[in-house]
Amino acid sequence: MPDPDKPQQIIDAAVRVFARNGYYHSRVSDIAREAGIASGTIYLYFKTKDDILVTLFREKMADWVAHARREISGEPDALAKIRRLVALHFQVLETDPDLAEVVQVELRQGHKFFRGASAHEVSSYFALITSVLDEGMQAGLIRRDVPTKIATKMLFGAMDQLATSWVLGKRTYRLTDAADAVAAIFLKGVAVHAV
Amino acid sequence: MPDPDKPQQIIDAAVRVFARNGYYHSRVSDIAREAGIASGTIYLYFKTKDDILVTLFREKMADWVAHARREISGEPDALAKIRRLVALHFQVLETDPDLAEVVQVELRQGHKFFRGASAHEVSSYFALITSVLDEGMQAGLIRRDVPTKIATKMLFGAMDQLATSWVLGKRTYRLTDAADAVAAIFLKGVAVHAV
Amino acid sequence: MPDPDKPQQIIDAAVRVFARNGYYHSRVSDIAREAGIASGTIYLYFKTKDDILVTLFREKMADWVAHARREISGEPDALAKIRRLVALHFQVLETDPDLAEVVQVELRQGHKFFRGASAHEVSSYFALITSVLDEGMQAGLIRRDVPTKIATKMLFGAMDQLATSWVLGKRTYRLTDAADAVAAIFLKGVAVHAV
Amino acid sequence: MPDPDKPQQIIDAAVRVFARNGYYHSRVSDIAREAGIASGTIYLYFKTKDDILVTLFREKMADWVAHARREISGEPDALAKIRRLVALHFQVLETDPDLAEVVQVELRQGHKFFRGASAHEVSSYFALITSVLDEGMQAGLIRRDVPTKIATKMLFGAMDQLATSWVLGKRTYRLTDAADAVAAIFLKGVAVHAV
DNA sequence: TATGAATGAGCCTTCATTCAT
DNA sequence: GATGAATGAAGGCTCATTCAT
Repeated sequence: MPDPDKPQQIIDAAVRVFARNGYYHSRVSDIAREAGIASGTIYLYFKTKDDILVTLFREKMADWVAHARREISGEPDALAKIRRLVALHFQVLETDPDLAEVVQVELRQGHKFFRGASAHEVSSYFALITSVLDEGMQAGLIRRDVPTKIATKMLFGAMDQLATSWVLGKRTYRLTDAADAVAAIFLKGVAVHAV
Repeated sequence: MPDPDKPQQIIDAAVRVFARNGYYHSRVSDIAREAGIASGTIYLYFKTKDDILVTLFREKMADWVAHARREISGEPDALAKIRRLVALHFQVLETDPDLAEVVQVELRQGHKFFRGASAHEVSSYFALITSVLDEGMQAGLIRRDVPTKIATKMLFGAMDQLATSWVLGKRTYRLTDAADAVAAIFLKGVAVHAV
Repeated sequence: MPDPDKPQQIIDAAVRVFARNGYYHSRVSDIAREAGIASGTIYLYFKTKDDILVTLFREKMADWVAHARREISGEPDALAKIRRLVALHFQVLETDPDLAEVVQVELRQGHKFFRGASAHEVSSYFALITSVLDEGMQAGLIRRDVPTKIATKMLFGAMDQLATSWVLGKRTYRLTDAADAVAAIFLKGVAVHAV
Repeated sequence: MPDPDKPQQIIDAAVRVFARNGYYHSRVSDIAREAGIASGTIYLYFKTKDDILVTLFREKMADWVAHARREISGEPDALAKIRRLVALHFQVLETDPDLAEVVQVELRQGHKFFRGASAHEVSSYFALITSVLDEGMQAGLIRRDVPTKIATKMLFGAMDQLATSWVLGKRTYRLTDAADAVAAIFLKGVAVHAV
């Protein structure tokens, strides 16, 4: 009977190892040692080394989108939802430094991230943002001339770049301190009234 | 006497090869063949395979920043400069598909891109954008409460994400068509008056 | 208490699996699955994977020699016994295609077949043939100048090659059809009178 | 410019190593060391480890068939040719103990020997034997009722088994001493007149 | 300067075997 | 006895880099 906790243990170990050495410079045996198991055991739960990375990303991304969706649903309107989303996006990365390193730096080999197996999870985050913007437009809070698909990518790109700069800059400041400014500028860019 | 054209030929060949196979799946001998030289010759001009990537990026980035700086200098004010910058950013990528693929996808192995040897070139692009925003603020066109460093990263991230999505989406539309919308939303976000 | 049928079930499963995939490309777990048991169970009855092959061969070979000895004992003289032996040798292989594949193809990794643990069983087949030839020589049916040890190997080699060619040739004809010709040529080669 | 002697050096080294350890227990690095080169160099001349074995066999077999064809062509008639062929078959193996070990023992993993890539070379040896028998039949030396294809396999099988027994028996006697007896028995089996 | 044959370190993956349950 | 999850040794192959020519 396969151990239901093993995959999670392996993924958690992989996050730490990838954060430390980078994906390409991490050996499968490193992950195994970090997880406290034999390297062969990894292949009982993952098909290849790549599969670990892909699964890791999918899981984290799916968790994040579900979490974000849940959290913003309580907000009164689209503008508040965007503000909350930005704050959460930064918070989650700030809370888990290893994950931040992996997500912002190691995972950016295009074919494994936005492209390929993980495309679906990224899309669902984009869809979440777009749906909030559309909702805001319906409610008369977002300007009708805003192309929401483009605005979605702008917001994601803006948050993503702030996060990446923060990770690469050795986290010498608090990322969440930038949340209000980011949300404010973006919302002023797309909202009907001054915000 | 070193051939002054060889490094450029090698870089040009590398762009084509990396765009085709990705960095990690490109062999040094592939680049040599594409450049019409022997693989050993590459090591007369580049220290390692990584050095090709780093040099490639530095050169392209330096060229781009110089080009951008020159082009926007003719614009009447900061807002016009931003509009022009966005248009140029998209144009240059749309004009050279191989370069776009390499810059947006292959170069994103953090330690080689924003981090490490290329950090300086990225910084100078950021500095250019920030200087325009500061100029706009001095001229009373940009709101005084805008943190220009953060706004700079937001604009870069927004453009970058649009570009990445376009590359990964197989370039099924014209990237430059998004330029006006991106500039408009960003400027509305940071400018004093409606734009 | 060991199950007395298990070893036989495992060997039967192994014959099918080896015939399908070859010895080196068959996993112990494949044999276990074919036998409907867990792979660990195999090690209750066999020391190693090699042991399965060796035991398989010993058992089949011992069965075959006993069967052959019994069958030819009813024949009136040495020449008739040889004829019957050749017919039986081909029949038994034609009757069990999986066994034929394993014996003629998979088992030919010298050190596991004629050499090593199985040498005794092969020897006893050789001894059976030699004893028939010697008997024929005593009875004045086989020429006195025939070196029976050499003739034994010749006959075995001849039958074995016919069988191997038949297996490798996808069994596109009936192996037993060759029995008369093989026996006739061999006997003409060693007998006193024309046969 | 590839070294034209390297493949031969590698094959010669492989024969020695395979004879010593067997194919499956020989590492590519063993062959490299025996050949006095780096293991990577082997892959400049051979695609895989298997490719070494297949090429080895093809080359040796093609050489042997050409050699045999040339040697027997000087003999006066088919019967003399068969006698010479048997003598040569045993001589060549007796002369090169390492090759004998490899050919008679290591190469007998059906799919690599008679089957697969080497089938053509084996066939051409069979064809040579058959052509001699047919020639003898035309000349009235071989009985017309002899099925030459079957007789060919019998002769090959007989020689092959003698050779294998000799190799496995640690070569405690002279293989060539058996040549006359083998030829005599076979020829008596297929020839028209007593031989 | 240019070549490209040679090098050899490096690592993912398989699978026979073990052993706690 | 039976299980099957866990183990970990083993090795074929790649390819960046070197260097004799």
